[in-house]
Amino acid sequence: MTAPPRSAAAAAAARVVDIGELRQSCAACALHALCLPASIDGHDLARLDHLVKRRQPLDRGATLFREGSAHPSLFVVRSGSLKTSVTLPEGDNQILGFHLSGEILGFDGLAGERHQCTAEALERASVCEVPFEQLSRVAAQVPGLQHQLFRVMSREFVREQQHPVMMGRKQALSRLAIFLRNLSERRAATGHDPLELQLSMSRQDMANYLGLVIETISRLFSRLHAQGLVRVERKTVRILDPAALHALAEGGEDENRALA
Amino acid sequence: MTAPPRSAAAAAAARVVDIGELRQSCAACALHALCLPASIDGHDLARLDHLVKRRQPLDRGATLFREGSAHPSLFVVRSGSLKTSVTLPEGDNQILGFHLSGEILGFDGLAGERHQCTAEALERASVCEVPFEQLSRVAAQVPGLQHQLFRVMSREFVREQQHPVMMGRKQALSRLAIFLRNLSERRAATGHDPLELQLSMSRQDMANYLGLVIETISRLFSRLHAQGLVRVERKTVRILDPAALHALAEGGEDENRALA
DNA sequence: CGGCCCATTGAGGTCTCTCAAGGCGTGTGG
DNA sequence: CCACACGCCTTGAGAGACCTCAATGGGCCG
Repeated sequence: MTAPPRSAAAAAAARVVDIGELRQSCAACALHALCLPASIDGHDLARLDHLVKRRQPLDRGATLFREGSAHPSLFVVRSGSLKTSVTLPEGDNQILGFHLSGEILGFDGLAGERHQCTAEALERASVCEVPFEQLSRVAAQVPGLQHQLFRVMSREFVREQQHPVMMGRKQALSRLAIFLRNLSERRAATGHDPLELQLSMSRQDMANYLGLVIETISRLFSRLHAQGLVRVERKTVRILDPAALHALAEGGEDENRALA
Repeated sequence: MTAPPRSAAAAAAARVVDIGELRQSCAACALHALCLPASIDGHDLARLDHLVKRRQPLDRGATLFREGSAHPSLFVVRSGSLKTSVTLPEGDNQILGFHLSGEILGFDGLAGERHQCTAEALERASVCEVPFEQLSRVAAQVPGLQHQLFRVMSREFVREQQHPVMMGRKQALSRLAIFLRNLSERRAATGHDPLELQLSMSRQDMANYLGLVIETISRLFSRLHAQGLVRVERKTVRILDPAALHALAEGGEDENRALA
């Protein structure tokens, strides 16, 4: 599919397509299995479907919600990717995670009336929104949904725990290897080629997430490229030697000098 | 209170005291406000109280649950403190957090049938246990409890996010300052003197948690002591200059050389 | 085509890690 | 009650890894 010319007719057609997408119900959604409990029946599904809002696609750099945003919601990423971050008192910010297609974000807002971090699109992205207040009410009446919510929250909880595990590694090369391996696994989980990574975030974002500086990221990529472990082409990274990358990811405590 | 002599009678007396503690109901528990929704009524409270198990106190080094433990539960720390950690493929482990009196742990097990990390007592500690499977069933029938569970989970979610924020700081001194400030705030939240910290974990645990080595921790404490910011006495740390500590915690990105 | 931003690469400095030795507190056994 | 051993913590010297500063290269968009 090639990019259409910028005409009013084409724009209108694109909008129609978007609306078509937006009208897609939960029952027909490709992410069905990720969102919904397997045991939910047609009647309950309709109730859930009713409170899901499909938002207009977000452009690159657009914010989905900010620290302090009221009426928090859960969001399911239907396409594209986002990053979440918190702003530190000094002004700079720490990136907490990247959220790919099929993943859920927004759990930070459930503790109170407001979101605790900021979510921004890394590329054009579309999401489903489920206002938490309404979701909570429905979950109270649909035990299967409540249970699924606990499961999904806990899964995110465990996923978040991998961040400090990575940051705790003393060697920068191990952190990057873990990061790439993690993305590879998430590609596989959504049915894509796990060896072909699309890094939608900037080098700066990666550096921030890994607790390094941008130059170090760049040098490490060059090193991995020179050793034939990956093929780096701007935002596209092809993993050529998964086993070696895996070894780098593990050997981060003290014996990685032998591997380098 | 001095340590009693090791006699059979004293041991029996201690056990009686323990049982007395164990029989305390949720309604009378000092942690009431942390566990329970404010709106819960007497009848529902009784149902919840019924499924809470009070465990025998854990000795220092005892494990509350391990990675892979079946039938996951939530635990409320009633006294003492614990640490949670995951074991890495190479054999060493990463500490994910410390859990003080009044705090809740065990959310890692809700995603599946088993816990995903290991919890170990840092000192003699007592906890309340709530098997998640039963809690989930009751929560489905008590909307106030369900809502409170979401809130507590989300609060832990946000609390966990502070770990990578701290690890992301390039300077070791900032990480330690943030760690101490965090402990201070948690002391204040539970009604204790926020300037008097009892570090129940070893220097090795602190180093692991902060992504540093033990010698660095020791040197940083000496530096803070020499500058008059804290008074370090083995496991006891008294904060003498909270403002300066706060400044160190913030100025970690690049301008902290000016402060040191 | 030109400007701009992002990414890459190089040289030098410094913070933290590594390796090593010594001090202190605790618990155990005589 | 004291002596000893053990573990934990502290302190020092040296090396290595990453950060800082600086300049160049390459896409992307106007």
